[in-house]
Amino acid sequence: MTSADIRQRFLNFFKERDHKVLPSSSLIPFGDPTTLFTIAGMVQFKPYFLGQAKPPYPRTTTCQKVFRSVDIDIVGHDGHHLTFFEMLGNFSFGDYFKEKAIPYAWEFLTNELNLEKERLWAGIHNDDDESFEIWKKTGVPPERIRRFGDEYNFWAAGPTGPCGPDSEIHYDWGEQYSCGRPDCGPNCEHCDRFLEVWNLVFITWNRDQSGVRTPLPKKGIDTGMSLERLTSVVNQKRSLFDTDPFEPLIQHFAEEAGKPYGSNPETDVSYRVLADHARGTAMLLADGVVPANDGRGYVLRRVIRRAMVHARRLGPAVHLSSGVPIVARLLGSVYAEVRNQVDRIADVVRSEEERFGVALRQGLERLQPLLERGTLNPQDVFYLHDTLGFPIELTAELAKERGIEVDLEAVAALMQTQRDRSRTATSSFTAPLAGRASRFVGYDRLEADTAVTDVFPVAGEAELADVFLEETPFYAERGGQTADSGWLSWNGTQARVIDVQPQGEAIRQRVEIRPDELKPGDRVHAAVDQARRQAIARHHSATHLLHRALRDVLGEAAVQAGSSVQPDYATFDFRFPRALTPEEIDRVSALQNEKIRADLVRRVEELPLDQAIATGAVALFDEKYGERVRVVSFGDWARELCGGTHVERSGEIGVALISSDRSIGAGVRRIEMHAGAAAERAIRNDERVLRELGDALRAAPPELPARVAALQAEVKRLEKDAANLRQRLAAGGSAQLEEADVNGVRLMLQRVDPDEKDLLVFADQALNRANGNGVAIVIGGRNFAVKVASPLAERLPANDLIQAFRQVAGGKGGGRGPVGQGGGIDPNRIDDAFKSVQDYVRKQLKPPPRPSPASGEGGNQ
RNA sequence: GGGGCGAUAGCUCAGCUGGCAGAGCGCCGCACUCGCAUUGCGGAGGUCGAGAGUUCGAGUCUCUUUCGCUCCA
Repeated sequence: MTSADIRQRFLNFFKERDHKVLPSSSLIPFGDPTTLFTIAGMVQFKPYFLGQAKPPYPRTTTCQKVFRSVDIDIVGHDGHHLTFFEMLGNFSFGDYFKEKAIPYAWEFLTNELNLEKERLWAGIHNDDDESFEIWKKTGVPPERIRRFGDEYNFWAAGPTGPCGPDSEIHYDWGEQYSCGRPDCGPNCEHCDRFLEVWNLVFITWNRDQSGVRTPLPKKGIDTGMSLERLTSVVNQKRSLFDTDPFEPLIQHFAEEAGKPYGSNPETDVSYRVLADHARGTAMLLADGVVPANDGRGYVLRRVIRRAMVHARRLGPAVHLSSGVPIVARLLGSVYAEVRNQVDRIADVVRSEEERFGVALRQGLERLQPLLERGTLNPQDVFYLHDTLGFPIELTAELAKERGIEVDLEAVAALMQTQRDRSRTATSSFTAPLAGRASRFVGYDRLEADTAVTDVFPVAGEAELADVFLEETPFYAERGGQTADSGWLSWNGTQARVIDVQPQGEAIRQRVEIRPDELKPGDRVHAAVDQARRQAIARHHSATHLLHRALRDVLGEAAVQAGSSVQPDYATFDFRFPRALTPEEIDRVSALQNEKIRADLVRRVEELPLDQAIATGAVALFDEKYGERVRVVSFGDWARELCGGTHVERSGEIGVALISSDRSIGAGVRRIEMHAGAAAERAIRNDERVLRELGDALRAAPPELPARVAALQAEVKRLEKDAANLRQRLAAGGSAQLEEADVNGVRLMLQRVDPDEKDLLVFADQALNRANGNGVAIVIGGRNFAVKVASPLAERLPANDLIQAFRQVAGGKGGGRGPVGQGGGIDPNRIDDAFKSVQDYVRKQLKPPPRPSPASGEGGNQ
């Protein structure tokens, strides 16, 4: 039975039992910055379990795309760890509970899939007698029902919130795989005879901050079963990689490498890594994750790079990117997003391959000399990894080839200190969780009289507090639109609201008060800063018009990838493989402003998601299924799913200006834009600059570029002339030259223009006349330079000459070998200083005094 | 969000403890050659990312800042 069959049977099975079949949601969780990826089927239903939103269906079933990054480094080393997989699940929101969830699961596995009943075991929580009875009644003999503690059979979404016991179904591969211990059974730590297949979570209580559990009025069911594991069990394959979702990938990479899978345990690891990572990479990219240096993008990059290290190991012909079309073929019929974007995805992977090639080359350049030296200390290995991104395992591999030991434990310790540093730097971020939902009224009103529901102190800030309100006119930062600011007032007191963030279904106002100034129940008046809100609205509406204009000009492939809407500017990120031409930008901008002037009326509708998409609204990646969504349109032109705040007619925007288009990552571009008053300021600024330039250059603005080019050419010509002149002057300018002969050495002193910078050029010219037997001192204003003909440099270091000169003329300076420079001298004492240099040279060039005590000339000085 | 590294000629980079801005490749010209390749000689090409500071003097030291690479959260 193929994985596709099993997936279909699962969904049908629960559909027949009144479950609404919902599509998988994105791998990027909606509105939940605390989790990087969708790691379970329940993620899209979290608000229903948390009681923050009303479920649209009492029972649902999904096959959910899931990505888990915790085990990245293990993947490939065994047959059952994966990064990307599909999670089958059925969910009940206060509808049925254990009494149905357990029999459903049993029936599906034994009837629908015909698994041998004798091979199925149940694990339940120590205290869960209820489940024990249900399992027994369902047909599992008591000896195959095992009880475990919290570590195996208790589930919670976090320290507070919904939680409850769970029950796992384990598959017994048979005694031949057992460790043989008498207590061997499900969750055995010594062998992998038993495989956990399905986890049934019974959401029973709500846990508060002090750890007290109160029973939920509506208990819930949340189950999860890996499609890949199930496929392996159904087809009796011990390794996931021998089943149909992986085999074509393994085969493909084996062909590229020219070595069959299964011929060598070491290369087999690489094949498995590539098969898994190709799936994870393609699916993450399909959901809009882009390789980056932080957050989700960083995890993706790590996955890609790990795959590339293994590809490299298999040979130069092996490429991760070539696996992308195969993933699209295997998963494209269920997940259209990977099929539709297969070319773009492969392109991004290829550009990552190139980028990583650069990192490898740079790393090898550094590593090579270290290897030749014969030792490799942990700091070097860590540096290669930390700074250059050169994989540690690759370093170790290359070192091993040369018989060099690497202290991997010491390297790991360095990694740990780096981790600790990062963690302590970010740990100040603690968000209290407010259970109650706040009602947002800010679409219609900018002020509200309401009550405080919660007040929390802000860690490390005595003068700030987080305030939650029953209803709030403040827009929380979301969907790229920045937060409102404004004021809370009560009893004659007023305090600024400086930040507003969503927190689950609640909205958190950060207010400039001490936490004891307000308490739950207090009445306050909340007022949004209206001018700022309006400026934000202009930018947000302008962003929608920009998006539409971009797609009209560039094609529908130019899809939004993010945006930031501020009161004084907006940025718009979209997927596009190259820079826009100036003409394209002109066309986009012209179209956008044409629609602004057309004064299109804004309309807001609330529709079910599928209907919204059917009417042509542009959907992004964040939407939840089954919910009513907000559709914002301008005229019948731009139509987009959006929760933000907007102007009423596009004419209010005034004007929108694109100020830049640049790349922010592989295949993603960012346009920066100003609208309304901010655009006006930008225009006036540019105008002023142009006017000043025109005044200064005495040219009309259209002539400026030519004028500047002409000036640049002229400056260059003049500079060259001046340099030539100086050379000629130095060559023949003996008028400014004083000379002295000391023991056959020509000492020359030349005065040049006080502003002259290149004094050493003159020194060279002077020395040319001394046939390699001279010393030149050049004076330019208060600066001077000394150059000694190289044959003399050893006996007459420039630095010593400078010190002799300075002793009389003052100033500072120094030099090395045959050259030196200085400055700050007294121009009136130059002649005396020159004499002092002559004395010094005379002394130096004199043959060393004979060892006679009668010698009259002392060496003092 | 925190750390490391980097930015110098069109490209890849060197520039040691502050003291004349360089190499290789590429480009242009000349010579050699029937011609090409090669070789030799010559030449053009630089706001040393930006801004402050220290200093007689900063590509080099300090601080700020922008961008890039990279590791970690």
